[in-house]
Amino acid sequence: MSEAVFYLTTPIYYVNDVPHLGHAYCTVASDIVCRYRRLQGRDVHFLTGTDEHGEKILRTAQEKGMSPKEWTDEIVPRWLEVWDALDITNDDFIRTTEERHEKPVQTFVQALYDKDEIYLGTYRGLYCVGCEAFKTEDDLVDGRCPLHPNRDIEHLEEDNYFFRLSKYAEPLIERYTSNERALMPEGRRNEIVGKLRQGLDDLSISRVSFDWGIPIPWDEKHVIYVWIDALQNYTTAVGYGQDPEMFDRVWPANVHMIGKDILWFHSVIWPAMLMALDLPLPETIFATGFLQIGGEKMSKSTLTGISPHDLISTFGSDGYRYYFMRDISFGQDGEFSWEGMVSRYNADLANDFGNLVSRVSTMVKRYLNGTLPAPPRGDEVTEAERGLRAAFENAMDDVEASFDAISPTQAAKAAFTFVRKANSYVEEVAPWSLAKDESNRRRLEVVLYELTEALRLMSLMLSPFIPRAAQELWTRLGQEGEVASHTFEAARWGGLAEGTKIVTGEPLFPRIEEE
RNA sequence: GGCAGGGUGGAGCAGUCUGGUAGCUCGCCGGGCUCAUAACCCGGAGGUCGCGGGUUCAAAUCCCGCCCCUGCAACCA
Repeated sequence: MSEAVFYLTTPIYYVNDVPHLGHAYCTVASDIVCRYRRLQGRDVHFLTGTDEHGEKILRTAQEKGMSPKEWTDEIVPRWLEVWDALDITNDDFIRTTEERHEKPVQTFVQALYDKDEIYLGTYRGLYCVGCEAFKTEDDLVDGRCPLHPNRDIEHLEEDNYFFRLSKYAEPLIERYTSNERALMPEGRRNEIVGKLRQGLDDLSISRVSFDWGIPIPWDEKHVIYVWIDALQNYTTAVGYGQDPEMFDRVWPANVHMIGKDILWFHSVIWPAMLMALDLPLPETIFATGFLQIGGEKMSKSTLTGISPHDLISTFGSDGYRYYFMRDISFGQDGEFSWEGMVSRYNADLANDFGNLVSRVSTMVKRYLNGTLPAPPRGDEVTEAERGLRAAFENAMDDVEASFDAISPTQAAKAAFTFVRKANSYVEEVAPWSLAKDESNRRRLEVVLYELTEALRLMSLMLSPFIPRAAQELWTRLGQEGEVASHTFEAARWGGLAEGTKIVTGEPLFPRIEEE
């Protein structure tokens, strides 16, 4: 029996516009978690995609003089491009306009209808004739539509289908009060439980006022409104209604990674719909915080005004990934700044890690002609080596515990304690001193073997965060193939073979000098 | 107004749930090393833990009140 599937999803992003830092943040975190699970040998299924229906997209397309499908076809590649630039390793990418999504969504809605979970009711709301759309109280300014202030808002009624959401308040409270992993972080769980205790209304799930969406199968003048359509991607992408074998194998999701803005829909509406059809619930819903822009250099920008590309060009994919995971406490709101990014990049990636790689590989080249000696025998290992190895074991344990707690920030921090320890080990054993006296030859071989082995293990351990540098290092250490294709089975001390050729190279992370 | 998060040495943060010598990174000062990307290592200075009360032998940590900042306000992570 193979390891159970680890199924993680990002939100499907609403492609009204191009991706910004917030979208990338959530996706990068997801990718890092998935890469880590793969190293553990898990059979990972990593899904992301795009949400392409709904009124806003219809309007955006109209403004551009296109059909909605033409518009989304044009914009989706912009998203793929960013994920590619960030080395995102999603296994699938779903668009809600695909047939594999639309048909199963209808199956799902039909199933709810057949179970009497959906009924025809009347939606009463405020309607703006100019927008041809319903508005909420909060959309209005002084009781008028901000886009059409000279038109009166009308009170209108419309036949809508409703999902019997109200009856799931109790089961949801029960779930979130009894299972602390069901919704994370803790603060978010408390928030939702609090809201649930105020009770739930049934939910309108169809519209007749526009037609860019999936038709209700038994009443085609209605299109399915966002919730049932978009949320369903998590199941339709893994075979719901089409491939029962795959669906049984992959569903439920282990993690739905989302932003805190869409927490309500994921933690209330989505599980309620699954409960209605007796489907298994996702193991964990994790809501990330929001990013804010700080610092001098970019303080005039808005979050949505910065493209990930603007940062990747300076910091690289690795620098980007590492910075956001390391500097912003995962699950909380955080502040992004250019200055902070330069500082973190230089301190951790260039000075501590990149420089360690340079100094070790240079010494191996200079003192050992680039060829690894035999690993140390038990009696050749001193207190210094034991300290280095213990630091590795501790770091690995911390990293594992951190990922179990879905805390990549903590994991990155833990991994770097090993990097720092390796630097202090270099000082402690001072290979350049050993090299001055031929009688220390074997001791020199031992310490450089240990250091090189430490680099190999760092390559594995850091590869979820900095996959490119990890791969480059892996190759320089004379290792075959891709570091990412290995598992932590390879993370046992002493894995480097005698005679392995080590090569030097350009700095993995050149320092970024502030202009 | 409501809801949420936050106010900890110069900067950015952890610690607060499970009270008990205040921890990390950057910066600064001093020293070391010379293998390395002016990098690395060691040591040091620097804090009334927003304010005021309370509980306690003991509070950054629990309780009450207040001030300030940020975000949200059901479809932008």
